Amino acid sequence: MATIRDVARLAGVSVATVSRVLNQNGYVNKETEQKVIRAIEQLRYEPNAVARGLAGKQTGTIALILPDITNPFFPEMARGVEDAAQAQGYTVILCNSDDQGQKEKSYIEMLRKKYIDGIIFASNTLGQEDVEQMRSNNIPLVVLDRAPTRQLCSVIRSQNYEGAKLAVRHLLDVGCRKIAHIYGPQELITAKKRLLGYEETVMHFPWYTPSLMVPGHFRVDGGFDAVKELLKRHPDVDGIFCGNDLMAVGALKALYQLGVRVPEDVALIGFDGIGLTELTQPELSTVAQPIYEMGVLAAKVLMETIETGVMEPRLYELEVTLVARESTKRRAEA
Amino acid sequence: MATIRDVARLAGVSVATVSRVLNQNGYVNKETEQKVIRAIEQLRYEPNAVARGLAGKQTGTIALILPDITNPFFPEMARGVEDAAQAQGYTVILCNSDDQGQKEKSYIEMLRKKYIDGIIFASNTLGQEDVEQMRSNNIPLVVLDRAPTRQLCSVIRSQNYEGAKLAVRHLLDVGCRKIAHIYGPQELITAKKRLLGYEETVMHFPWYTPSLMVPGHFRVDGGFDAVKELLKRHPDVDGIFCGNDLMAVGALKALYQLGVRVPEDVALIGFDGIGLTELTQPELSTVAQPIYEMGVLAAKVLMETIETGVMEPRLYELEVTLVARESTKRRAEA
DNA sequence: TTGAAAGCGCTAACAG
DNA sequence: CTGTTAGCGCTTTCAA
Repeated sequence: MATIRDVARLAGVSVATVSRVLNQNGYVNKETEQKVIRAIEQLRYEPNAVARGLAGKQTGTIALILPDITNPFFPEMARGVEDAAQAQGYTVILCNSDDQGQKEKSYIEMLRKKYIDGIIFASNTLGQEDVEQMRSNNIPLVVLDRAPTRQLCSVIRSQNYEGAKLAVRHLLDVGCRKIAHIYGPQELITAKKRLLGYEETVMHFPWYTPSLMVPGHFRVDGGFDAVKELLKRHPDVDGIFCGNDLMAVGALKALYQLGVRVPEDVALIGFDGIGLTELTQPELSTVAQPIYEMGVLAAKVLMETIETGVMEPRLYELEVTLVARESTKRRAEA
Repeated sequence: MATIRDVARLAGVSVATVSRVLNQNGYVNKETEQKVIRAIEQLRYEPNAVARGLAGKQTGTIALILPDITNPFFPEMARGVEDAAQAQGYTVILCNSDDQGQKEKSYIEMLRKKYIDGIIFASNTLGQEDVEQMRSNNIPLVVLDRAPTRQLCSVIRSQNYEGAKLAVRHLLDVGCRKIAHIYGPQELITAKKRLLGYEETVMHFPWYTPSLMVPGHFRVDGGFDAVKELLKRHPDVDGIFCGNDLMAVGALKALYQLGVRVPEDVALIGFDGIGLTELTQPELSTVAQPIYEMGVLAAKVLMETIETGVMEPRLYELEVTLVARESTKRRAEA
């Protein structure tokens, strides 16, 4: 491993000069630059990132903290983050928090010690105080899918409220006359907005009643149980809007078990647009978020913050799109 | 941010002493140790990992190179790696190689510059020369699911051959009398072994013919297409063993489209044991590898190599288990 | 334009 | 047992 010293020696200049051509800053004579470049190539010199980090520069590493990479929603996002990071020479550290505040804190602690350049937070339990702490530690932060925490950091999310309306209207369009909603944890802004979108769209219908809303915890088994409960309460439901795709998958299973046909008896639609929705039978309609792009954007925003040093909190709200598939394919007959 | 110097000053000792208590090495008087510890706590001192790395110690960072985190097989493994790493204070860098040799090389290059402590390789295109290069660079390596490359590094995989036999025998047990196989890329040792297991189990049956083996590229669409082709060739097939679960999912879709009932008309079994197999309708039988554990083991072996410094190449072959679900649930009637 | 030199924070001989 | 000191490899004033 050649060092900057070796290069300097071979090129017959000082390390400072080599550093200058490396970082493209400060004045350096064209000719000397050439000499240096040749030396670099000759020695196959590669600057040592750790030393750079110590000398006050950045480490070129960002962290992605998410609840659980095993949840089918996250791999795509992680991939977006990684691709964008990689494209700019950054490296991504993966952290699974299981949505446990304590794990998150210990990760943050660890990351700070490692001089991580910034963090993308896609986990849910980040507290106000954590944000402030990171802020005071001056470590850039971008969060996904959370409420803008008093404008302390940039937030990226998509149109959850509008998407929910889109989903419910779609169900109405295909002829549903009694639509239920399986919702996620109300601590999550996403789940809340989707519930709100549902409520506001259906509350004026005569058939509407609060017991059409059942919790499903954003999980497959939650969706499964929710449907069982729901059809007990309302055997005449003919449309279900699930707050996320995972629950929709569970709902589908439950409906199958109950002998309810989808979409003939009950039309079903989810939210998120994860790949899984194309694998079920029937394929699931959904409101797709640009998950990959959200990851890419998060990484880009973070890297910009890191490089410019200006942390201007902004809110990015991405568009969602209705993806109509078999699970809602039926004629409006009303 | 307090530094080791601050601690030394406050405790009235030298930095060397502080370093000693920090790293629990060298002799240190109990009382001095206490003073130091108190100073550390008082200043909330946290050693700077980057400086440590530069000073020759390890960086406490390992990399996981895999083809694509978006492939449902990998999140679980990644989770295993991360959990094990985290438990020992290591941090994991995620790299998606898309199985492109060039991307892998550029990652390795980058990781080396960052003084990564070791690499777990779950990608497929790692060449012999790469392994040797890493070896000469003295960077520990553990590979997953590959042939033991001339014993240059530790290898972790599971019983692919035995698992394949298990799958095929299971199909025979439930009464199948003409069993096909959809296989993965033959460059992959896993795919090859599974194909071999199939062949050796069925080759003596009168119905056996090579055209019962169709490629499916380890992908959902590959499995889908393979089934279409297969049933054209052999309409009387009544059992299909897919080389992985992803292809089984695709196969299931194709069978459904063709109006072939599973398991009544055709029994279907996959390989891997990814979560997806529980979400389809009917649920898929599979030969489950301990995916999470493979990740954990890989991380542990790697960390041990890093810490002891001895790189003794070993081969770990984990057991697989037959998971019989609906997709093969039928009486043997022969 | 270039070089000398002072760190960045920590570890590890080596000497006491 | 403890302190001094020389790096690890790079960046960045400050002079020249």
